[in-house]
Amino acid sequence: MSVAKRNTWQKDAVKHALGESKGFVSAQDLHQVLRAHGSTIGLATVYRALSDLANAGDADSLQSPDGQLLYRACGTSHHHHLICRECGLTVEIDASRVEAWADEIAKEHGFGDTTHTIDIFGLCRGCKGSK
Amino acid sequence: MSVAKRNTWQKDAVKHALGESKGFVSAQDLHQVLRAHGSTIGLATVYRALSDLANAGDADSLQSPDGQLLYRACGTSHHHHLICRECGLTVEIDASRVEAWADEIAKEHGFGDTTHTIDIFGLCRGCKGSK
DNA sequence: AATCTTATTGACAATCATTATCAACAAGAC
DNA sequence: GTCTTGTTGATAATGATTGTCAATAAGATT
Repeated sequence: MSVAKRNTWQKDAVKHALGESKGFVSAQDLHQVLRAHGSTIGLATVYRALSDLANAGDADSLQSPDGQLLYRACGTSHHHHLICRECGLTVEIDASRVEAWADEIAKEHGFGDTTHTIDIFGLCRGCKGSK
Repeated sequence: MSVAKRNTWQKDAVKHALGESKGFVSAQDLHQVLRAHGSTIGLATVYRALSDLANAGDADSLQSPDGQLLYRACGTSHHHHLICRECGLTVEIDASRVEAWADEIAKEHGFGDTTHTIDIFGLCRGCKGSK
């Protein structure tokens, strides 16, 4: 096999910045953060790097309720999230029970090649008070 | 209380067309269907009508994996969906077990005012074969 | 270290869904 | 019928994401 991937400071920068972020962030946000720190990275590159990370399983992606793609660094294990809609605080939740349930339901109806979207949005303790 | 809403043939058309549709449809799709049937309804109006229906609880909305907003006529009961990513076929699924689980998890972490996104995408029996 | 190949970058244009604007229109009250 | 004002629809505006492509640079090869 050939040399398919090259290491660039841009990819590292995105990966690192994603790791620094608390909750889920959009590509746009991440780009602005990087620029604010003096980086000259391009927006398209951030999108590409995030997409690659997500494909490689080093990042998790989901759609925010208003349609933006959000990313977050994560380990390899599949899991789901409890997300504060106000401050972006994210709690990883174990969803093995729901996983099993989803697969079961899908099989039951003859569906294959399934993916699921299971996320809970709410207001965390802190943000509940400040309303 | 004052007269806040007016009945127009446009709203009826959207509601009716949504009812006719099998699975989830985008506003764009619905607009094209309506135009194809000879209606002169405007795209913006379809968006507004769908948004209103969703607010009123007469329609259910969700984000497709590629970021589009999809709508579907539905009763008032809260439920979730198993959706064919190829043909849009939709199966309503009873998710009471998952509902309970979601609430429990949220409470456990001090989250309030929660909403959740629980949807399963896959290939239905028919579309699995035609690949 | 010099060179070569080609994956990658970044500025910018192109898409695409959705929302905002606003003058013209029409539903329903009087 | 008239009047008020919610509603419509053509169009522009927005905003996120993706495509384009010449210039750049990573890493293999010499």
